[in-house]
Amino acid sequence: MSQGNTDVTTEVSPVRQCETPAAQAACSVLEVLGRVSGKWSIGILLVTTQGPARFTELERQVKGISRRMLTLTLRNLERDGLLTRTVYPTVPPKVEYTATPMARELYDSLLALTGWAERHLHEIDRARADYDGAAAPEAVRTPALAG
Amino acid sequence: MSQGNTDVTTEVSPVRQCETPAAQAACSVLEVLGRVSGKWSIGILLVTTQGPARFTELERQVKGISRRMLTLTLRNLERDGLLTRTVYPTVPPKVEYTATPMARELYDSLLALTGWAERHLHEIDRARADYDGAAAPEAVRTPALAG
DNA sequence: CGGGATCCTCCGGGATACTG
DNA sequence: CAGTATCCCGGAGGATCCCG
Repeated sequence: MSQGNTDVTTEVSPVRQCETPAAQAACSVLEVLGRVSGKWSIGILLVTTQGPARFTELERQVKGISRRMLTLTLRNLERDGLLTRTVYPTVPPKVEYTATPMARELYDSLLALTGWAERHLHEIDRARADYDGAAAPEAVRTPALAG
Repeated sequence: MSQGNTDVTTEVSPVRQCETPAAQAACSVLEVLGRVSGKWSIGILLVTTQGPARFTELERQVKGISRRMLTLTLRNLERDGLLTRTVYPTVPPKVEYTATPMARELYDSLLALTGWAERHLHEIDRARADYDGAAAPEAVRTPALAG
């Protein structure tokens, strides 16, 4: 996300499959996912979309994040134009991060995914249990219960 | 994705921030992202959504993917109930993968992200260039051009 | 308070070779 | 044809210390 410059903007994208028209959609999604991926981007986007937030405030609200990753993720979001960073040169430094309109739009789009997730969460869990139950039952063969 | 069991289903999710009501949405999104992340999931979903596809067919269509990652990603998508795997026990083995209705719904939701990406791609690139241009110009100070 | 610099760990994913 | 197994590397992300 930071130490290695993935250089998405300049050269060939990680997926060459953007040739067919239908696959262009996939590439766009991949672009978005690239920006929003990382454990913390969405959490930060969420908080800052509710209103301006300070650094320490974010550190508390996005629970579990380290200072390092908070900084890095904030920098990347700022770089992508999803956050604006406002510095108040007061005696105790004060920095506020705010989501841009573009970020709010993104969050709206993410709600579509949220809807899908909520609708199918149980279905997915069932599918997983089904798959795992059918694949792993080497030692747990207790036919007494099954019959 | 495979070697380490992330165990999303059983224990505390990687983000503890699911306490506030607004943050539940983020957790759902994170769930989806977890399933669809990885370089190849979306590409595979894309192809299989167009119709049943065989292993080697996918290997060709999703250009750049390795046989290993194709297998792994297929297994995970199947496990999540996003793909169905059909084996034809013919002399040369034949396996077909098909997207489930749930996967098709997911793909529709992803189109929202696609739309966002296409609408704001230029804006993001501009923001990046802006950010990079303001941060890195240590040696490239050519005021002759600027003035 | 709001970071930057450094070290280290873990795992996603590529390359390659073998199998039924 | 459709996988499986093994080795290996890069980069995301945590922990810790330091700085203005």
